[in-house]
Amino acid sequence: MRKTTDDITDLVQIGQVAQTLGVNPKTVRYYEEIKLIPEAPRNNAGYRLYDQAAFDRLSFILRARNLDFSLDDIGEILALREDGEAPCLYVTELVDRRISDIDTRIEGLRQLRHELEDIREEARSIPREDILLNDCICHLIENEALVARDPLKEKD
Amino acid sequence: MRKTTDDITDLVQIGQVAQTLGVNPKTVRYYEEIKLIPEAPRNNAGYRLYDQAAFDRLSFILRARNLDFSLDDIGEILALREDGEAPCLYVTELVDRRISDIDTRIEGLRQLRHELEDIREEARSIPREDILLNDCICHLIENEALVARDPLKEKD
DNA sequence: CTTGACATTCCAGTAGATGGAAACTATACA
DNA sequence: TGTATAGTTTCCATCTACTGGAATGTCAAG
Repeated sequence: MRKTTDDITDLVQIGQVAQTLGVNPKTVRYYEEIKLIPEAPRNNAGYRLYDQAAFDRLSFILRARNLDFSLDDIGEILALREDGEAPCLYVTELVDRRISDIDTRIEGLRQLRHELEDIREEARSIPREDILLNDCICHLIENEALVARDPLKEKD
Repeated sequence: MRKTTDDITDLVQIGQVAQTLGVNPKTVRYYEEIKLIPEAPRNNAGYRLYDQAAFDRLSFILRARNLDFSLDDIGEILALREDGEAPCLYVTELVDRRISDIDTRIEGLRQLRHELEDIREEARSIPREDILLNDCICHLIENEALVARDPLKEKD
């Protein structure tokens, strides 16, 4: 007994596809709903059935998601491919943009981490008797550099 | 003519508060809607009016948001303060958790960046004649390590 | 015949806002 | 007095990428 591996008529249900790809079946239905994947054909019971092509497309989508591409971007890529164009050029542009986004994000997180470290330091130096003073909400956050100007404190 | 700066009866409208703090007025209304700030009193026209205390609270919230605290967390902090407790201890715990989250996130981004760099490299080495081959959606993403097992390709 | 594991649809909710529409108010200017 | 402009109000919708839950249907095994 052997499954005819190359037989494209092999069909599997949503649960198996989802489990194999490590996602929630709801995610797969959701992708269909937003037309990222075509409507899956159904069996007599109304269950969705997936063939190799459907599986591959889904698999591609998830791999792209792992690379943090948005569903919109992925849709673009798939659409290009369907028009017979190789989306690779478009993808490299996306990749370049994503890399630059990531650099920005990392820098932002570094900065944020630094500020939080400062707060952590500060926490060790606040006099116990100050901690319950009622003139602020929380020394730790309050003491951070105040950027906003206060419209109620403007003179003249 | 001088504004009596210390007079806490000075009141400003939402637009001025928002502009001064550098946020959208909608954000301020939103915070009221989710009860992060108390309902602002209104003038005859039904316009919201903000006093010093309201401004300070809002300002605190935004500073905490800048530190990437969730609105839920910020609500907790404010609630503690209202109960007369100094939230500093709670805040340090939050801070510790956030720092650890950030480290995780940065590491994830670094990893992601690395993968995207690989794709970028790959893009330079794909033979022009391969680019339009129809057996894949996009070489660049396709060539990435495939993690999922394919249920349609299982033998035996 | 029932139990359990699947599947279906539909509705709602998540976080943190933001956009837009329709209506009202306030102020300045001619 | 009229009107133009700007600010405000409420309400509803939208964004991202799903996920949870309810009510119902299907299927195979024991």
